[in-house]
Amino acid sequence: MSINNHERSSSRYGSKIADATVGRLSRYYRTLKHLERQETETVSSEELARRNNVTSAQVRKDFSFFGAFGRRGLGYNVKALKQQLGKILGLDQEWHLALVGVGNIGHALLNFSQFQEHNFHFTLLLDSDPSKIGSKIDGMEVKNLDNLDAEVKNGHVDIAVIAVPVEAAQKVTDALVGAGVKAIFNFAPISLFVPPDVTVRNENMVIEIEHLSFVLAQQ
Amino acid sequence: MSINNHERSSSRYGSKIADATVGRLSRYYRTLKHLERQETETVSSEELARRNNVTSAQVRKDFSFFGAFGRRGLGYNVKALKQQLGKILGLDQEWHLALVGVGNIGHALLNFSQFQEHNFHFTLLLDSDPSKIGSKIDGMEVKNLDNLDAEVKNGHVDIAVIAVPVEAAQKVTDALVGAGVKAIFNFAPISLFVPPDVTVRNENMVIEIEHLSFVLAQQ
DNA sequence: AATTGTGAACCTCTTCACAGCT
DNA sequence: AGCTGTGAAGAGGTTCACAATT
Repeated sequence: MSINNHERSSSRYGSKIADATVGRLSRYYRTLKHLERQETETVSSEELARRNNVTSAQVRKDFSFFGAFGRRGLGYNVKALKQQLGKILGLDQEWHLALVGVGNIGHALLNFSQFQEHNFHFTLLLDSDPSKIGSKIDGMEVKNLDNLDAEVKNGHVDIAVIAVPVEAAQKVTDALVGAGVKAIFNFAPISLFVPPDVTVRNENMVIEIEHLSFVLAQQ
Repeated sequence: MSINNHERSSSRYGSKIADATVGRLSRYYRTLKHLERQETETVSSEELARRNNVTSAQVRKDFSFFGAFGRRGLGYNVKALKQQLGKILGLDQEWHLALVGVGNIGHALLNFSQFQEHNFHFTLLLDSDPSKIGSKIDGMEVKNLDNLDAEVKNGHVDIAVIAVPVEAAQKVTDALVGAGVKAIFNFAPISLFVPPDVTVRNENMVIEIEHLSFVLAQQ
């Protein structure tokens, strides 16, 4: 789950698309990739629903915000639908990531091959630790956090990944926003304040595991 | 965000508590810890709301499902509220985790100190790779995945963490459910099928980053 | 006959607004 | 006077049900 404090705003597709819808589109996309690999040609909303634990009406409604991709009576063409959803999700282009904070979590993210496989590439590493600055990771030099503004502006950064200690997170966020970053993936366990045109997604594993703890404590 | 296919069911607090409410309770708890460290004695719903990007009515409504913790005109006692929320979230007890799959993600999770700090302890490691079985990590022996049932039953496992490749995830889930596990933290990018009395929380970083990609692609 | 696309109904979650305490 | 606790109203998201299409 994710909190994000940007306002509802009009976009390419009229009114704001629900967060839950976007998340499901990603899941459908994953299912379509799987079906494509096993050379399935068409798929119904019923089948997509079954594989993702939702209703078929939900699947069709999710698609309907973006257009009409199926053929009545026949279903959806797997290849075509995958391509359409990929375009909607922006997966038809490469995205440049800046990693802010090359500690424990930062290193794990650099090793997390699924980002690379999905067109998300780290192209800038920043840290404030003098013992790290100047060192190389995967052929990339760790840059000084103090130069964030210049490095981000030069580096064509699309998405900034915040993996610094919680005390530094808001300060880093302000600097990123000042440098023009519009998308932030936040691993610090804190709610970040950003202007309405900046989107934040939060990854907080402790909150997720506490949810399980909550459920167990009820029983 | 997390999909989970268990039914609404009655619990200690009557009707099902919304997932979003549980997530916010974790965030309030974190805020209260912070306030406690800086020796703040009382806090208002307004202040908790401000620090978590929600409305004060939301904060009070969230609490109201569990009881009345504040004093009208005065606010909430930080220490007492933290203790109450901790109990609701099950953070007053230790939880035993089984890690299934000691690969890249698995290792990162073992190194993720925040779990230990929050009373979540790995006590069982399982893998199917013969070169890993029998090796020790942090003094713990990696056990054979084939013996999952016996190991889980002996090990007092509260929560199973699934960090195996996507192809193996459902099979592992079925085995865990068979062994009596009621709470699963799933890192495989797939929707798991479980009976109604088992809760699954999904951590899927690719879906989160694709959400950012979606937003950028709209602009 | 099968399956999509979608307005309307339904359900859930959030916010409002104010009575009730301190 | 200040702030909580909560029923009622409002907003948002999901499911129903059926006309439209292949």
